[in-house]
Amino acid sequence: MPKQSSPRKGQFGSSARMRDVAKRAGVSTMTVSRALNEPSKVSDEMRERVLSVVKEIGYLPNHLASSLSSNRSTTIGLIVPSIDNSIYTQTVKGLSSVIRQSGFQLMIAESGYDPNEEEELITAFLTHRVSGLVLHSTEHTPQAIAKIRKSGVPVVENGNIPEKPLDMVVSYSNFDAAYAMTMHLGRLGYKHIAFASLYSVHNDRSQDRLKGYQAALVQLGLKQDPRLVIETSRGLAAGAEVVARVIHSVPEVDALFCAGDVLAVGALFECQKRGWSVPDRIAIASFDDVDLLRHVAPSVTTLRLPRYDIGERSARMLLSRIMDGAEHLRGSVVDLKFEVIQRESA
Amino acid sequence: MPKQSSPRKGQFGSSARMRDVAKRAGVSTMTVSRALNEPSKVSDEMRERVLSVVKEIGYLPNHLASSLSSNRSTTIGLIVPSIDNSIYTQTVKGLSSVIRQSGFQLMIAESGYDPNEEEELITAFLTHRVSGLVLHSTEHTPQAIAKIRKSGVPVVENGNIPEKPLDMVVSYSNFDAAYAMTMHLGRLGYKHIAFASLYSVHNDRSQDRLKGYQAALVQLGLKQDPRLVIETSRGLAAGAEVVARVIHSVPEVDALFCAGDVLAVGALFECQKRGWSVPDRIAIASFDDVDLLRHVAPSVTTLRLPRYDIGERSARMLLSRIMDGAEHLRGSVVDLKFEVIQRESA
DNA sequence: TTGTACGCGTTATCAA
DNA sequence: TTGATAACGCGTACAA
Repeated sequence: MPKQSSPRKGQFGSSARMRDVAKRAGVSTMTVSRALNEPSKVSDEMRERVLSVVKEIGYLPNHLASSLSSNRSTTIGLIVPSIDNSIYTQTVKGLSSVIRQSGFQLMIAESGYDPNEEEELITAFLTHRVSGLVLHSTEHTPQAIAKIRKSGVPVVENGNIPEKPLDMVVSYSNFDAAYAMTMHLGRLGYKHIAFASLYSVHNDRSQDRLKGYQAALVQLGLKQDPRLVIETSRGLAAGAEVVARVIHSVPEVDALFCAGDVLAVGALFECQKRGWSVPDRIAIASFDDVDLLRHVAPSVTTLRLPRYDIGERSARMLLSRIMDGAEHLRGSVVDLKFEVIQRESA
Repeated sequence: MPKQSSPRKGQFGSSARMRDVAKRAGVSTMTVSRALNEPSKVSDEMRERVLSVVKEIGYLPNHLASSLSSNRSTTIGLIVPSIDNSIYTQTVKGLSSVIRQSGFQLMIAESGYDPNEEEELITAFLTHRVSGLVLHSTEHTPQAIAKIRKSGVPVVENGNIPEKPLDMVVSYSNFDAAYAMTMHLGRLGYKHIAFASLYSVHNDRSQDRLKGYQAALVQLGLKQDPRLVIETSRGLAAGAEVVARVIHSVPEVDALFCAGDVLAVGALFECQKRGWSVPDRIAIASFDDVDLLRHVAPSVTTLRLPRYDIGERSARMLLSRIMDGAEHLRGSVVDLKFEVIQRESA
């Protein structure tokens, strides 16, 4: 007497299996598998018969099983510092678009700017056997690095150009961008250029922006005044506060470079509230080209960063590695260009 | 002679398996499995021995295998109309936060406001055997609905309160919100209230906002003028254009309710450019309480919607269904409150 | 408390 | 071009 397989618990409804399709079509599961995944390797008649049964019973392949068996997955893990940050969304959109077109799925999580949380997320993604990782941060715990290395999954870092890349990098250089904007201000004749950016703890992007600013000051022959450097949090209110603080400590300040989020807009609003002319009393420059900057009056000088392209390119490189085994891409660093957009505020 | 198992291809490095841990610890794989998943069911000594080996060889469990075997997955699928829309990010953050704490992972994709694309994404998520779905849209193809029903996975819709919920709903009511704001404007004495919103094709949120606006006009005894209703795209420029259009066709307009994105800010900027006083010449109201609205001058009257709460609550309900089998939640509709925030613009 | 046997749904391999 | 068989790595069920 054949063993009766007792039904097993579980949260899924008992969906149709490949075996059910095979039985109904009078073929083996391998033929079903081929009809679905390598249609050309199956005769027209077979393919038709199989596909009609698939449709008829509403069969949905089980990706978990297929990934386990083939040792290939179609998921990619993405870790951003914070999901509610409009800065990243363009990059996510670029990634998402390319990845979807190739039939992959994106698993997204946020690290909250915490390398330890990032490590946990990387671990979680690896247990899910993602076939690639995209990391916005370029600062990682040694354990995270070790786990990634051991796993062998390809990685793209794309928030900055790190000194020691983990693997592939697609980004612009925060150092170069901040340097370029500071030089722009210097060339316009501003002598007391303040620099505001987001807290730089575990944020190498902020750190590099500060270094770029400082390098430009040296190049411009301007003296470095620590009172002109301010770290703050995100948001319009923070931008307003920056103005108040810097004016108070250094009244002769004549330019303010807000290297993060919408600080520049907050700063501009505060200046307007105080009745200060921008850029006559004080010039203002920003970092990312968010739509808003173009529409305020005066419009704000800023940097155009290739956010969407970074996402697209990251995805393409990752997929090349995953699907075509493009090993020559291992370790490549793509430094995408940015642009200074001069407007009315500086 | 025992069969030599030939190595199989695949993209993953040959990571350690549970069997390797078991061998090295001198126990069975079941003990390893229990030590990791149900530590209390294993003696202290065993647990210690197993965990030390796990650490030693850097073993990472294979979630694909465990999900397949247990018929339970730890992924949840989320479909938003567009990733680069700041409106959703708060909801995503709420979802993400709860989901992560429970050890689940979020798969995110964007439908581009297209029900057919949504259907494809739902199908893809089901093949990945997600254990729950979160859908922002409440408009779905019949096939999508059928597939979801058949799969048996719990679903939360959270962009609107639909007439015929698929399963659970956590949202505010777009109808009620638009109604409330229009009533607010009416009570302030405005007689010619224009209504601008985003294109309503495949966007039931926009459609319901319009209906809410119209219902309020009826209640207020104001006549409906089709020239006062404008559909447009997202962005500040669109908001500016709305002002130009409505003023041209209905010069006596005295209030403008911008029910979407940052239209209200674009409209405000345009009014300022034209030297029109807000709210004296024309009042302006917005829909979502984005930070910006509080910081412009005049500050903009708007609705505070429970975006983050929606995400949190959705996640909690979904997880209750998945982990605790809380079947009593099936079909529940949670209508979260919103608030009219009166500021200077209306 | 621990272990044995088997199955989860699919694909790789090799034979027909 | 198709099929039979044995994995893939783990958890369930049950026995010890």
